Amino acid sequence: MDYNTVLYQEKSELLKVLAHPIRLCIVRGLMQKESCNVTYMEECLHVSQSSVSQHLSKLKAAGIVKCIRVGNENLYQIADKSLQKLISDLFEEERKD
Amino acid sequence: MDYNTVLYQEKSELLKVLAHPIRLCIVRGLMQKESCNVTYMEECLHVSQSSVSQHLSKLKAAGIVKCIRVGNENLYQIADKSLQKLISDLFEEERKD
DNA sequence: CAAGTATATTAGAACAATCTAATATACTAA
DNA sequence: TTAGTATATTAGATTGTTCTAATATACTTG
Repeated sequence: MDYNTVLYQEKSELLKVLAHPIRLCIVRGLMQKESCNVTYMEECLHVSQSSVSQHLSKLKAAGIVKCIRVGNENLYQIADKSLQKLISDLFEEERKD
Repeated sequence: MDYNTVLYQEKSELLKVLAHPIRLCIVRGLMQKESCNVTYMEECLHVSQSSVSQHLSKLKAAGIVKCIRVGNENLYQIADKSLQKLISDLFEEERKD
């Protein structure tokens, strides 16, 4: 049990960003839906505009999602596909391999 | 992006417990070491007795670890082996399959 | 340009998490 | 039974997180 502080801080930082029901739902949703704007998320999640936006900015800062502007709206997408496995393990979506 | 509140709360609760550098190290350590007492963890982690003990009690409450008393000491072990995959994904320990 | 729509940012109150220091409990062994 | 070792629990200060309300920015369209 060797304690490489930096490594564990980094990894736990990532988990901390995922460890919120709204953010987790956004991430999982984007993994299925590919791309989504903020207003749509607001409606699905029944959460205020400000709140969704703040959660998205945490996810973006962590490099989990990215955002492209299209006309008037911001489309969010998964930036780091390597999380896909972690998320499906979490939800026990066992793929038979 | 369907928001099943209870499901996401439950899953994010689990992530929250893992989302601390010390707890993450304990869990990963126990996955490799099988069994460990508190004093040993204290020494590896360079963290106070009270602090380790409090982290362990969170892990236990979440059902992630369990504890067996042997003589004078408490041996901790992983209770939920299904987390193994999640943890190795997190640390990018890719097993070729 | 003015009004409307989409989103981000900020401030601050409310609440939750973490650490330290002190104390309590349980077992062991002289 | 007393001292020592191993661990848990509690209280409280400190810090971090999350929400709401208000405001700001950017684009679009009449």
